[in-house]
Amino acid sequence: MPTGSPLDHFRHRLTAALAQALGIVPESIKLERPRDPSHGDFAFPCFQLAKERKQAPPALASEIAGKLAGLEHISAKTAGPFLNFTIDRTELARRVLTAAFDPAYGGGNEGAGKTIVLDYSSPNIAKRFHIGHLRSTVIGMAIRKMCEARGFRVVGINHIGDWGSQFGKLLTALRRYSSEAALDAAAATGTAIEHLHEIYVHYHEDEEKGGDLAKELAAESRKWFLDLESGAENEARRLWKKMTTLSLAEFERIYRRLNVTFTEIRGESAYEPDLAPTVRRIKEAGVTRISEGALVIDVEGSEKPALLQTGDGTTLYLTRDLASVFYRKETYKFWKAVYVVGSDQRDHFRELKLVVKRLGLPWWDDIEHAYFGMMRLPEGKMSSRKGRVVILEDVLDSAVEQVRTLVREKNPNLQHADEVAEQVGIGAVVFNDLKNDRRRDVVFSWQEVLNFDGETGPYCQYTHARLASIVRKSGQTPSAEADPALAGEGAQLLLAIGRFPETVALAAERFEPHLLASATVELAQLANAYYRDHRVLDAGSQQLVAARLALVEAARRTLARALALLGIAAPAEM
RNA sequence: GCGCCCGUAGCUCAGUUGGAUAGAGCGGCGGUUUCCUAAACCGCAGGCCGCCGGUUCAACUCCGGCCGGGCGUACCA
Repeated sequence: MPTGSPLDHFRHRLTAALAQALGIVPESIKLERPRDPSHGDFAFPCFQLAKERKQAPPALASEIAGKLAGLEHISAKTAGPFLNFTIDRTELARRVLTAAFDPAYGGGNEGAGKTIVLDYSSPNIAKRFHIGHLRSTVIGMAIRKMCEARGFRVVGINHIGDWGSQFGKLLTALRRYSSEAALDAAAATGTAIEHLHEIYVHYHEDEEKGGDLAKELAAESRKWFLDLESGAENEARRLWKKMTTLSLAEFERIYRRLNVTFTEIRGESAYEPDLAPTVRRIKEAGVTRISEGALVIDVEGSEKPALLQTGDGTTLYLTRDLASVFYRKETYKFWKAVYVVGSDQRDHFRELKLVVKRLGLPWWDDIEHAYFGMMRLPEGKMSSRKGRVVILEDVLDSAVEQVRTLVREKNPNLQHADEVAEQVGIGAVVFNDLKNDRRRDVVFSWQEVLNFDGETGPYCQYTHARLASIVRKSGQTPSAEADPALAGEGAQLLLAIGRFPETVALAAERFEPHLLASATVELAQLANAYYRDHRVLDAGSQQLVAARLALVEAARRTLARALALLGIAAPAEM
């Protein structure tokens, strides 16, 4: 697969030469990157072939070395059972610099003509946006940008949780512990969601007491939700609309700060008209049965059936997700439908796929759950119902405030200091959520999100600012046409820049932003090492200044582009 | 109980899908600012890769068992 990497050229040369020397097809040649860069740029271990050919691996390695032909600009060397290859530094610099100066560097076209419907963020109405919601939001946004860079059409959908039986509870809570007037008053001071959240917590406290009270609450809530699902323009609907509007305003404020956008904000309630037809469609397929009063469907690999409708006739999460996946397939003809949703819902998405499969739809396996690990607190699982959450805006505010203090002390004359503090503070929080394998559970730690040293967003941003500063102070416009023979001195940095497109391709293919995030840290580390060892502005000859400047600019552009794909700003100064 | 996921340095994590002496960051200790921003850089200390067995020329990586943790386990989402 062409990745658009300037290293592809060398790789192709190598696999072709090796295939010819060995008399096998190029596709079966697997090149590796040596652990130790001093061994070379590419490696070919000979163990497996040696075994097949009943030869000693080192003997085969030197035999191949003798037969290699057409390795223009690549030198080969054996190291025991390994064949190591090193790219000619001048040719490496020439190709990498030219590629990296292209504004679309890192892009590709393997996604051309393919549509990905990506479901991310999807918070619940009437609950505060907490640190756990951040994961889906920023992981989803990074996946979207990476996939778009690789040529996919991505439809980003915010599947707002604005439907379901919890609205019955919320309406009950509003009537019992508060009033519409009190909600309006809270809205006037911008605290409507806090207010709703509080009464929601109150409800669950009472519910936990059990007894008659809990029964009353449950009955009342059921009635409210039935009213809502009746479709009539009644009291329930009017209040529901009000809560929805108020919540969306808070979400908008956060998305603006995070620079997160959607193609479509379409809540679960939008599928309300599709629910009855969806249930009918599944019933008509003859795969449902009634169990304990509920409409269920059996799915393979599980003795428990999936529930489509409750004994009351109200719908469930699964029903609404089925309606929405049908809508998405019909509307967007997706190549893949990807859900950036927590790992606690793995069984749910397995059920969703298997129900679609049972309906005989061939695209069932195009549904993919790009799950992420749970965000927990040191004291245990977060819970909106128990009010035990870390509010995202508090985290963002703390991070920005802390950066503001740092800027004042480190760079007091900085222009637009507030804007930079916002970019770096947000960058720290976002990067912190992207840097590890998304499937891992994380325990929230203030100390970690507020750390700006080492493998962090601010470290990458700082490196970018340093590179930008060198270019700015040179007073020159860097050019990729600089003498590649001189730029070759930064081989490790050139290689890291050269790997960028294939990293984006892999991260997009696996929906794994952390692959890009860790490559970005590595790039920043190598850039730091480069300008530590190679003075740019006082390099001596004009040719050497131009060559080093070209490399600095190539690194700067790649770093900026990587951060952009991760949804992080790259200020020129900080 | 059953199912899925995880266990790598004091802490948080990488480890290119089986290859060369297991790598970073934080924290600790020691250094580097008349030198393009010290949010940086350099050095040191710190590892039976949870445990036991198996497959393989080769296992942190694959398989089985055990121990420890997380999540899920039909009328919430």
